[in-house]
Amino acid sequence: MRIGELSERTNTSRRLLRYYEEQMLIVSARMPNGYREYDERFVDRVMQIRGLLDAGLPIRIIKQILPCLDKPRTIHFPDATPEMLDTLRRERDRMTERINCLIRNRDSVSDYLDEVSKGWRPDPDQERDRHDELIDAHSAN
DNA sequence: ATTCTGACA
DNA sequence: TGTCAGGA
Repeated sequence: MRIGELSERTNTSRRLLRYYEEQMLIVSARMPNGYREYDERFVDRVMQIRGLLDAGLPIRIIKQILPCLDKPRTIHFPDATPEMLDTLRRERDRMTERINCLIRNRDSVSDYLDEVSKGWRPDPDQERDRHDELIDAHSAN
């Protein structure tokens, strides 16, 4: 597929796809006319990258650990150097910190919302439950 | 029509 | 990251 299709299927702008390639997060074959050509497996590949980027990992780290997290993660993990394991542990802890920070702020916002909705009787405010459904609505990785 | 590279906001 | 230019 060409960049346009990959872009739609991964919900990622062409600009970003070219940028990821420039940063060597992905590669592409070239058609005789110079157009980039990607095979099916890059769909998951890109989504995986998006997920890590969303998790707050910088491209330079992703570039380094991507081959370690790539899908067909069967039983062979010879690509994990001790330095990389250290990086992974460090990043995981960072994620945990960010998660806790998000939880605090979400609860703060939630508390505020609960307060303002108190003196708000004539209102069909049964929307506090819609929250739980949102929780697992994120399947990036 | 679609993509490419480079450059600038 | 978006967008514009100037080509193929």
